[in-house]
Amino acid sequence: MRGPPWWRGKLKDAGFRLTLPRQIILNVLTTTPKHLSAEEIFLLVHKKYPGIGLATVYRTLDLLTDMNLISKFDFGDGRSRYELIGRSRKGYHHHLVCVGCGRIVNFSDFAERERSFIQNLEIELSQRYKFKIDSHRIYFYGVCKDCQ
Amino acid sequence: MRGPPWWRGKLKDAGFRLTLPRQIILNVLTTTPKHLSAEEIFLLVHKKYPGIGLATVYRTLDLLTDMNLISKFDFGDGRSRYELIGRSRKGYHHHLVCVGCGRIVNFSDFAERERSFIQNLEIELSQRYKFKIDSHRIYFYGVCKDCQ
DNA sequence: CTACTTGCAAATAATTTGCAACCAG
DNA sequence: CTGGTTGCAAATTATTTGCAAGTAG
Repeated sequence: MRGPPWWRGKLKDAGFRLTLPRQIILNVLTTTPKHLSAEEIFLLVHKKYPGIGLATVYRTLDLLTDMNLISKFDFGDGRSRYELIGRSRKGYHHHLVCVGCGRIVNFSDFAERERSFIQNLEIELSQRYKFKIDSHRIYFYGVCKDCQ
Repeated sequence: MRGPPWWRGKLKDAGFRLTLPRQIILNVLTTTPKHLSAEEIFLLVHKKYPGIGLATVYRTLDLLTDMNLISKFDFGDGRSRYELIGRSRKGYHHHLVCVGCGRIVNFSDFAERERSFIQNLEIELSQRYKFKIDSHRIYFYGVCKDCQ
């Protein structure tokens, strides 16, 4: 954690100010591996800096989503969840969702095999439906060990 | 549309009553191809039978989702959308979402190629993460022709 | 200085729930 | 009959917005 944080330039380059709330929120997102909801993030942020409001958390998450620094997910429990986007191919992954307890596991094990399968598909779909495709998400649903 | 509707037995077998609201709602779902939100369904239902309330629509959609007769989707616009599950393999498909206008296209063109890819994956994921996997969803995101 | 940001409170929007009346079996 | 269902209104939940005050550049 030495030197300026990686997201510093991203914000400035995009013309946004480097404010304390944004820094705290990005810090939480960077140091937490889970799929956090806005409120969970707010709670964590609130511990370090009680002055930051929930609305600011929402606004910042929106901003970061627009900037493509984080991804917004919906796993069907009525609240959105946010996750940092890795800066390399490493950040690429999909999700395995337990329909019992809602637990979510990231996986990226098969990225290699996926590539060719998805690439062909994207080309085909692009042509057939005249869509310019730029991303995809795959979700698997099942029951985790504890819930079986 | 002759004879008893296909879902009649499904409800009775599961021990639920065959009420007018449920019939109207199922009828709307059966005769509409789109990904309808609860409110859109309510509006359509309301035209035929103004007495049916929005809460009943929500309760019925929940019931049908639990019974696995319909699927509940979230395309990120803050409202859930519902779609009938086909009774044969034909109902099997994924979605192409336009990030511009929110338009959603179903596709199932590649079901054959998908099968082997997904099957291997499921086996592997099941073992590695000790999940009993029973379904998956694939979403592609892009820009449709009109929005380009 | 001066926009961009924020905090707070109030406003929205979607969905859920309590409960008395209703009706399918 | 009678318990599953419904309609309505009120309650909840997540998220958004208005606006005066704060602050990064």
